[in-house]
Amino acid sequence: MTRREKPATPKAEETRERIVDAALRLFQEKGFDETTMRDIAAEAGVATGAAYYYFRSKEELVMAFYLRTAEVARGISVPMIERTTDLKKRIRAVVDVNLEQFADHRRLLVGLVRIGMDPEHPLSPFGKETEPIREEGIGFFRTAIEGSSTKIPKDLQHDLPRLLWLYQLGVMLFYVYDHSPGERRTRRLVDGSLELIVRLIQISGLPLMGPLRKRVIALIRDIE
Amino acid sequence: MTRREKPATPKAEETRERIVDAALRLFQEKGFDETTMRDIAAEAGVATGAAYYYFRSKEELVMAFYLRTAEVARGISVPMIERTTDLKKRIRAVVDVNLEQFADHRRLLVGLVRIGMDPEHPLSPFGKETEPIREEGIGFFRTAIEGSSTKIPKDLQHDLPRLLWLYQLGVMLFYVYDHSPGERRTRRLVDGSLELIVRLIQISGLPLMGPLRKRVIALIRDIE
DNA sequence: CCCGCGTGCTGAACACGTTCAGAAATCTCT
DNA sequence: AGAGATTTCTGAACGTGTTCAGCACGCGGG
Repeated sequence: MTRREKPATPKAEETRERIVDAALRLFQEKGFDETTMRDIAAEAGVATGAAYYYFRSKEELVMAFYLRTAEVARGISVPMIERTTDLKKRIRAVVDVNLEQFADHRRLLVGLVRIGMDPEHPLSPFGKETEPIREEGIGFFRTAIEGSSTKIPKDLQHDLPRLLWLYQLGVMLFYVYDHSPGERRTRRLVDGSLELIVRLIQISGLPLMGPLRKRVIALIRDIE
Repeated sequence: MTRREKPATPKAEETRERIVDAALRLFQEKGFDETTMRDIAAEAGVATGAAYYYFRSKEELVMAFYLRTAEVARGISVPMIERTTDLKKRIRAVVDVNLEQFADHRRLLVGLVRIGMDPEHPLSPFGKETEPIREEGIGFFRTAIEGSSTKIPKDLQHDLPRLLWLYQLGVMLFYVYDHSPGERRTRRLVDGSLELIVRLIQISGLPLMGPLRKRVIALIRDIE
């Protein structure tokens, strides 16, 4: 993600931190587009070009923020999931942890979406470079469904975590668009859609649903 | 969409056309990001700033292209739909017409996606300014389901067109990401997902499905 | 003590999208 | 036809993200 991981003298690491901190502070305060690299450099007390020694672009600074939240999520997601065996609540725990990370930083999410939707961007959520973080996210959903009391068809177990991760990506996107007070609409979306998803998972195990389920799985595998 | 719709002398209209044509030619040739406004102006034989008399931004030039395709779609969509009463084929006709419009212009779709995913962009597909074109697109799906031989539950009839339009937006997004030869994966996605969608619509009318269907509809209405 | 050398950083310069004061062209009215 | 008004267009200038030649500083070896 960053330009160099090898040496990183304490001094350099400290400068790097100062730049990230300055960036996050300004993004949150003024918004992503309204904050210039010159602002960030000034706030961090370095020259304009300094940030480019550590980050390849302005957007990569947002990615640095995202990596921080992922670290926090790593600590609290699993405990949150394991509070219950109810499938819906377990999935919800994962989604909630993610949404909460973003709650205080809505103004910089534009930058994240911008990365996310550019098919050519090296930091696209589907790209090679983001694989570790993506797999970790998918892993949380795997944990959520594996420890739940709901019986899940064998053939679904493999793809379901990935599907849920994709679903979560959609929720995040909706969240960014959501300008309702307190993001009420997003909460309603999560409430309603999770209920439906869990219902569908339960139904999918019913005898008559075999062919339909197989068709869904075939489609997913087919398009990768 | 354009700055002024009122006067439009023939001369001005001709300049406008020259700019759009130059832009499309260069976008297609070199890609959206690789084409500069200076390139476009030069190719059109005008000064750098001229394009901004007619268009608010570089992205709006892509929108001009999209409006052209919409015009073509207007002419051929309905005849294409009405070739059959089979629901799946009718929906497919709409999706296919749209995909075909894009086939020759993949390199400029980046610009379109950029508009599409920026929540604050005035030309966002969900925004006020794109309402007419959006409603037209939804209308095609309405035509497709209304004239089909498949019986559709009353309560679904109202929201289904909008849902299908959203589905189509997803397909387009997938298409832009799709780098497989001949965009085979997109074709497979459409094949598989349409089969599923139609299957679900058919099932949704079954006696036992009432509550589930109502829940889906309630969710959609709830989040607008 | 100084010499090289590499990491960390500087700040001017570049290319781009966009703006804008005003020049040119065209239209309108007498 | 001429004066004034309006539309159309010009091109320099601005602010932006990003690049890059090179400076500063610390450190190991002679």
